[in-house]
Amino acid sequence: MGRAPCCDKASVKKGPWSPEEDSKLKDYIEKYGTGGNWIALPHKAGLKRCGKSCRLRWLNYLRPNIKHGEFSEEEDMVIRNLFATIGSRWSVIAAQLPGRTDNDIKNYWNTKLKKKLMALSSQSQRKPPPLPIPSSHQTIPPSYKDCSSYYYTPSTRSFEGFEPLSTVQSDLLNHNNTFLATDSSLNHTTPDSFVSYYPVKEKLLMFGSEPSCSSSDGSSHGKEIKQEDVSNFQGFCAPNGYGDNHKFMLSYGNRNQWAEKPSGYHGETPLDYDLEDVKRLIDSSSSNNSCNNNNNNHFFIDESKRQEKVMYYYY
DNA sequence: AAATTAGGCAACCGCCCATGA
DNA sequence: ATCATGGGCGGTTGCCTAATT
Repeated sequence: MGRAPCCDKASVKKGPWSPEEDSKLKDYIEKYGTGGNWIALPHKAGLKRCGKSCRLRWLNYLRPNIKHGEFSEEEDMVIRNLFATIGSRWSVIAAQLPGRTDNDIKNYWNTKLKKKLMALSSQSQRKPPPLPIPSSHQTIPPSYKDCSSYYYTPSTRSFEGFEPLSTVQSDLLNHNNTFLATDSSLNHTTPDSFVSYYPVKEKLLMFGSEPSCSSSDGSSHGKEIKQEDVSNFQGFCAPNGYGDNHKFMLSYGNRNQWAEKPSGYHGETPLDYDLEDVKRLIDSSSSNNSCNNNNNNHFFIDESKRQEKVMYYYY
């Protein structure tokens, strides 16, 4: 037996919201709040709608400071970078773009951004770009796969043209054993809009970018770090000259967050930390963050989903 | 001008997870 | 520890409008 439906589907109205319904919902929430119970809200507000429908309407359309319309270049960049990092975690991405909803971003990705990137991808297939190597990069680890021609397909939740890591053939690697990702938006000049990224150890998560701000619900996800977490701890950052070199992504266990890059660190190789180092980095990251409406600025990435969706950053 | 096609977006569906009883 | 419930999320659908034939 399946679970009971959240509302009586026969008696609730579906389809587009009328202005009257909008104003009823808006007025009610502005007066009384949601009361932490969306299921009961429509009845109290005099609406013949499913609670989930009310929630969606409020979050995506009625709540204050919602931004509609064209996405800026900056927003575009944030979406692309985060998508490459965490996949289709629209709510997490939306949390980095004030005023934007996950639905908005999802639609934007599916209708425009994806096509834009696919166009770039097909360009790159016609003419393989030269491979820029940052001068400061000492040793490029072997076995990085050239992923420049792959693109993500949400319907199949996979990257077109991608194959399991275990079957990556050496002849698929590019001639410098570097790793490529399409990104025309970062502030650097590399031929054909390409930038090199260098995986660290087994997992790559790094982009020059602003630190994460908060989750959309304003919740805090902080958790004490244990010594066993530290054994899995890794740090990543962009090669010199790419993106924002000041930030550094920490990854420990299934958690990731931005932190200040340790002073004096300019390479792309893994850093070894002990427990105190990790705590110090995370503390400084939290206290330096400009988004103060939250207890901390952590966002966490489900490891299984990350592996599934960000495979092309692995080697 | 009418019909058809494509694109964009709001809304729905159903699954998963967190929480509280 | 288990179960029921609601919230949250990503994927998908379907309607509306604009563009094209």
